[in-house]
Amino acid sequence: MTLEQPTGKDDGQGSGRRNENVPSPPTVSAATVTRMALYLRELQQLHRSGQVRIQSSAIAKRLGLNDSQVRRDLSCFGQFGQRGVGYSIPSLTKAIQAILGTDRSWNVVLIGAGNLGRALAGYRGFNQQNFRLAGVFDCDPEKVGTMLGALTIRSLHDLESVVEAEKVDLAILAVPASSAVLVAQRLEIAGVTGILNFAPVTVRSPGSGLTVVDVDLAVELQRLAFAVINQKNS
Amino acid sequence: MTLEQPTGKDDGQGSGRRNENVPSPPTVSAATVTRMALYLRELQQLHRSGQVRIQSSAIAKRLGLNDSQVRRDLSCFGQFGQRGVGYSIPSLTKAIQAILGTDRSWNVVLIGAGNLGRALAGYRGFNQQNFRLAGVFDCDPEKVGTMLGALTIRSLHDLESVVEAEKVDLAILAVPASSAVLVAQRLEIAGVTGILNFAPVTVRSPGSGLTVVDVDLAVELQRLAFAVINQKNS
DNA sequence: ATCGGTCTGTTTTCGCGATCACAAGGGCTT
DNA sequence: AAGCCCTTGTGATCGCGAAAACAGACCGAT
Repeated sequence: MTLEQPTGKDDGQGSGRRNENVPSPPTVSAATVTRMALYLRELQQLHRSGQVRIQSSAIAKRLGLNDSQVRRDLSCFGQFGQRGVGYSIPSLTKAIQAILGTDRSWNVVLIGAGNLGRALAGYRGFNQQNFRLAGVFDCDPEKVGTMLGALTIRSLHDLESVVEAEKVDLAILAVPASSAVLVAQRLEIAGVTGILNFAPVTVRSPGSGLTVVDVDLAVELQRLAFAVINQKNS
Repeated sequence: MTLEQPTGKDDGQGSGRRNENVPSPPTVSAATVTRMALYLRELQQLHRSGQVRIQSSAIAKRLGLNDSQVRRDLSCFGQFGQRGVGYSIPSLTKAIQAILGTDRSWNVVLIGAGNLGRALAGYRGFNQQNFRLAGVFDCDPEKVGTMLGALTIRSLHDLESVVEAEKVDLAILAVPASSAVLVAQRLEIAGVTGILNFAPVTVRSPGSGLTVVDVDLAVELQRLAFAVINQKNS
């Protein structure tokens, strides 16, 4: 695989200087990326509890994984640990943030100020991970102009101008299924490069460069129901 | 996609039909189950548009999948199509509902009436898929007693009694991370068999029979950010 | 300084999921 | 009724992700 960091033993300075640019991704599976985000979550929690060092086996145990898999996932992006010791929680945290791209701030717009949209606007986890809400939109004239948190709900007409003015990268799509596809197309044209889609429809178009991550809450509950049924008789 | 846990490997015996009409799954991957739920979603949408028949290739195209994979997934559970013709939308819909267990009603409690909890309580998709909200709980005394939709928010003290009285199967966990693990333990003891967990912590305990599906919104955004970054330079 | 213990990073192996390819079955046309 | 086309269901194959095994590095104790 790639990742030929000739690493003539990087003029050793223990502190996290070693990766200013995230190394080239050799080819990373989606499952690995998801787990990276989970590692980050656990590391941040460990940091809050005052811990400063951790081993792959401990991370694995917390998440119900194999310790070898943790090391393998991390090794996709570089070398972050010390043999015989483990990982420094602060520096590994920074490293994973750089890998996921959350070491810098992302500008996000929220489309749809219904039940789900309002909840998402108030979700602290987004801000904590460097996602900044730059605008909220709805097509309902009665909602437009009212406040949602610190932001004023704007008309969908303003979508394109705000995306450009605020240099918006990502969008959270929390509109009904009937309008999701159309809004997604507008978002792509407006220059948004990624959509977190909560609408229960397929929004990803074939030849587009748009990146979409889908979250369908009904699907998740159905997965749960199936798992419950098929675990009882084991 | 979510992380697939090391599924308890339910020993595919293959022949024994232990569970009524739904054929015994030889061994079904988590990915297949997720796709089954997506097939159901598409079929229901097609049904509303008046269509009555569909081919595996058309389903695949809608979801951006390979048609062979659609047929393979379905074949895990039986034979539902007609060669040369395709699948009857109504009957395949019913079949998948039976497979996922949503042909009957599930009783669900919601724990946590914060931003996210209130949004989930109002989410129509749950009711449409036969999930019935049997109770809403919160530990905040100021919220207890107030209404949320058609339900009164109850104290967490009543959790166990309601779970028993209402024959609750599943729980949706939308509480802060700090209390999620404790609540999950209470839910399991109370007799809940599955949890849809929105708290950004691991609530799955090692030796328990509890089934957990995790949805971490911050993780999803991080996955999106990574995908956006690594698609630009391709 | 050396030795033993520990934990990482990587190679190797294994198993499964996704794709391919084809046989089997049904409908339509003539 | 026969032949053709179409689509499913499934055996075969390929590729990749996960687990296991191992080699390399660091620490602490003696």
